Amino acid sequence: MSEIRLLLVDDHEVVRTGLRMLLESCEDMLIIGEASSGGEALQRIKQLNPDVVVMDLTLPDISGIEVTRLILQDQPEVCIIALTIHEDEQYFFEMLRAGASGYVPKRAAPEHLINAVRAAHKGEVYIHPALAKILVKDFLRYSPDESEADDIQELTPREIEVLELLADGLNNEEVAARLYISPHTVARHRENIMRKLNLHRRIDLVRYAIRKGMIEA
Amino acid sequence: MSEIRLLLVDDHEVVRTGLRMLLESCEDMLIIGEASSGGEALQRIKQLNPDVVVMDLTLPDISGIEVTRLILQDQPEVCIIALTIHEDEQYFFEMLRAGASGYVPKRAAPEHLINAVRAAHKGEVYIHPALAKILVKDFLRYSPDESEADDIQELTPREIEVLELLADGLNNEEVAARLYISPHTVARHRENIMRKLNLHRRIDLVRYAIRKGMIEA
DNA sequence: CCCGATATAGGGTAAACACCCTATAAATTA
DNA sequence: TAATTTATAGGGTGTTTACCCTATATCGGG
Repeated sequence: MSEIRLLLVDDHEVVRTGLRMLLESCEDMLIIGEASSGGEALQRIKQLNPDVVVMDLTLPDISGIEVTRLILQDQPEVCIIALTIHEDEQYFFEMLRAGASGYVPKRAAPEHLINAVRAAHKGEVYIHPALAKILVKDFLRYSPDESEADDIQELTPREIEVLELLADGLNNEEVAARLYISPHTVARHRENIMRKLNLHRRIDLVRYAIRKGMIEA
Repeated sequence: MSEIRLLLVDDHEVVRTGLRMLLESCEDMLIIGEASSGGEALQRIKQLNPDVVVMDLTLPDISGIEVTRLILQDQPEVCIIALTIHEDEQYFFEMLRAGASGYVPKRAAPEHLINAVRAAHKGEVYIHPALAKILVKDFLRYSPDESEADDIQELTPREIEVLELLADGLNNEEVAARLYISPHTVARHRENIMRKLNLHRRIDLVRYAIRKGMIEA
């Protein structure tokens, strides 16, 4: 198996040299280039098409996050790992949205970065435990407690069907047309649904459906 | 600094023995007990109050997920790490919801488990890269693309305030009462908001606000 | 076999809503 | 200073909603 072809991006030479020494000590890795700015990184990645990029987020010209976004638009197969001093939610989430394959704080033990590179190359994602904690917290915030999922079972199949359409933004008449029934009947179903779920406004139906994952926001 | 006090839960003795050998080779760890079933685990954890529990999910009586839920209700300070053959989304997410501090597949290299134990003890969360990938994917699914966030800037502060209240389920009159203005004025603001955002129904406001994270579903 | 519960369907009405109009004072911007 | 934007306030009209009423078909239990 051939080596993992790496590119290092950091505006401090001493950091790049340190990284080079660390990663070149791994037999399965080969550093094929370095960049000291965002612009240079864009250029080098296009030229060299590395397997994995180790990317500092704080760069003099373009931020590492922006570089990540731009690169992945053109070369989605490149894996980009953030290596940064930032451990706050904002940078972390933005980098994930940009498409990062890993996130490692600079203070972390060197093995973390090595793990991250290997994971990224396998198509996995390495998130340092300090950040994973934040991600899980976010997951739990948006993940509904299943214990709430009792009341929905009281709905009949027809009612669920009506609920989905209503929550999707259709009005009574539109739902009626879709189901080949009278608008009055739709209204009737809606009433039963709202009574069963103890809701009183149409918009409550929307929020309920989103919470239950029936529709997307 | 004292050792990390560990409890091992797995229904196969050979696995427990292997784990014991692995983890006892770490100077910072001390195995204070074992359990071979969910019921036994509940008992032992109450008795011994370990720092970290390494928990198999497939147990003969109560599932490791259920044990985790029960334990964390009474002893939220205990860190529980899932060590399992399951790498699918369902088990993983359910274990996170139960409150796990880490998730490691059994096929992973031993260092992963050691890292997970140390991370959990530091109050962090270790997610194996294969699972972290799933978690990030889920994050991206529910995380709005910021590129859509242009139109909201066209709203005046007052309009944003009105939007939040409307989206929260209040009707015109209730918003008016809250802001000490006339219901007509609220209606007027709403009209301007809907025109600016190119929305036409009240429920569209709700979904817009949820997408933007202004309110929760 | 009938009874009651449930799913489905249709109708009426008062209130709320969406969309149209104008207007004035204050703050911002040019 | 003049022009624009913002927040406030009002009126009018047709549509949609939320809640009230009943009716029929089906299905399980007494």
